[in-house]
Amino acid sequence: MKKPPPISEATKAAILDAAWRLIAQDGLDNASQARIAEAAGVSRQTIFYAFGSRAGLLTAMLQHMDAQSPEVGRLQALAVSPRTDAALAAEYLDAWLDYLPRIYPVAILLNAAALTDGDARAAIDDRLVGALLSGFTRFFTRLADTGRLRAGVDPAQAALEIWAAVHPSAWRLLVVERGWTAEQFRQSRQTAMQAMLA
Amino acid sequence: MKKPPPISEATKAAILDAAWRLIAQDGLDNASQARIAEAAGVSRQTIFYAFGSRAGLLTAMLQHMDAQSPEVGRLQALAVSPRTDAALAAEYLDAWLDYLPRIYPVAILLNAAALTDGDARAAIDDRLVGALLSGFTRFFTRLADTGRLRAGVDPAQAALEIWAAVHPSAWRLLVVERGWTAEQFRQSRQTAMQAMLA
DNA sequence: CCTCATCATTTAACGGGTGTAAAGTGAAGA
DNA sequence: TCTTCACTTTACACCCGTTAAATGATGAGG
Repeated sequence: MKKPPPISEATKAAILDAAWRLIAQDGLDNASQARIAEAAGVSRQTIFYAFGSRAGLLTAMLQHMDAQSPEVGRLQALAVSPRTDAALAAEYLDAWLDYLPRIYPVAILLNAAALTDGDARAAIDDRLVGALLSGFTRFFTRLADTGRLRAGVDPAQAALEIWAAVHPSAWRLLVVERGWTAEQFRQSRQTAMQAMLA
Repeated sequence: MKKPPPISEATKAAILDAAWRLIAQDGLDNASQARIAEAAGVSRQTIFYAFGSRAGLLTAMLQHMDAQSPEVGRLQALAVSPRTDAALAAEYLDAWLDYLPRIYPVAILLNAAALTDGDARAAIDDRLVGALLSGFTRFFTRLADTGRLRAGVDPAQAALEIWAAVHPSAWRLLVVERGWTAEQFRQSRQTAMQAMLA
C-alpha cells in the first residue's frame, strides 16, 4: 500500500470545525463522512487521509474540543493536585459534568462504534475517557489511605461505580432520553459519591 | 410501493434462531444481514420482508428470546405481585440480572443503533426494556407509600437511578469491558438499591 | 522563461454493509 | 390451466473504507 498523502493542519482543523458544526446543527443522524467533507470543502477521501477512519475522526474531534475547553485544564489541574480532602473528588466530578455536555454527541457516537469497530474500541481508551477513570481511582485510593472512605468500600470498585455513573452512557439514559436536567444528574451522582465517604 | 410479500412464521423463527447462533458463535462484529441470511438459508431480502429493518430484526430477536426464557415469566410474576416488602425489589433486580447476560449482545446493538436510527429509537422502548423501568417505578412508589423508602428519596428518581445502573450500558462498562463478574455487578447494584431504603 | 520536483489534495474505481423497489420463480392447490 | 403463496433474484442507492492514478499550484534551478 502506498503511503497516504499528507494533509495540512489547516485542512484537518477545517474538517474538525465543520464536523462539530454539522453535529450541532443537524444532530447525530446526519453527520455522514460525505456531509462533513462537503461542509469542510474537501473531498471525502481527504478525511480518511487526515484521520484514518470515522473512529479516528471522532477521536480527533474530542481532542480538538479538548484543546478549546477550559474545563480540561481544570480537570487536569485537579487530577494532579496533592490535596486529600473529599471536596477534591466532588470538584473533579463537577468539572467533568461541566465538560460532558459539550463532548457528549461525539463521545456517545464513538462509544457506539466501539461495539463493532476495533479502531473505535482502541480510541475509546483515549486519554480523556481513560484519564477520567484514573482520576477517580486516584481520588478514591487517596481517600481510603487517609481514612475518609466508608468502611467496607473498596476504592477501586468505588471508582468504577462512579465512573460508570458519570459515563456518557449514563448521561444519555437519564438526561438525553429521560429528560433530567444537568443539575439533577449532578446532584444524583454527587449524592452517590458522598454515600461512599466516611 | 407494493405490499411486501408475506413471510411464514417458520421462516421468521429460522432467521431468529440463526441470528442468535451467529452472534453466540462469532460475536457482534460478524452478524451482518447477509451472514444471518446465509445461516438461515434465506435470501437477504427475506429478512427485510420479515422484520422491516435491522432494528426490527434485533427487536424481534429480543422478543424471541423472551418467549424462550423462564426469567421473563419470573420478572412478570414479580411485577404484578401485590407484595410490598423490600425483598420484592431485590428479587426483581436479581431476576433481571439473571436475564441480562442472555440478551445483552442484541440489546446493546439495538441501543447503539438507536442513536442514529429512528426505527431503533422507537424499538428501544420495547416493552421489555420499558417494562423494566416501569417495574422499578412501581416498586419504589409502593415502598414510599408504605414508609420503606429512606427519607428524602424520591421514588421516581430512585427508580430511574437503579434502572440506569442495571441497564445493558452499565453492564457493558463494568462487566464486559472492565471485567467485573456478574456477582460483583449484582452486589454493587443491590447495595446501591439497599442504600435507598429506610 | 521553462522545466521539473514537491506538495496537498481530488478523482475514480471498487468492495462490503444496510436499505428500497420491482420483477421473477417454483410449488401447491383448486 | 390458472391462481396463490412464499419466497428469490435483480438492480439500484447511500454509507464507510481501501487503493491508486490524476491534478493543479508553487517553488527551485538552469
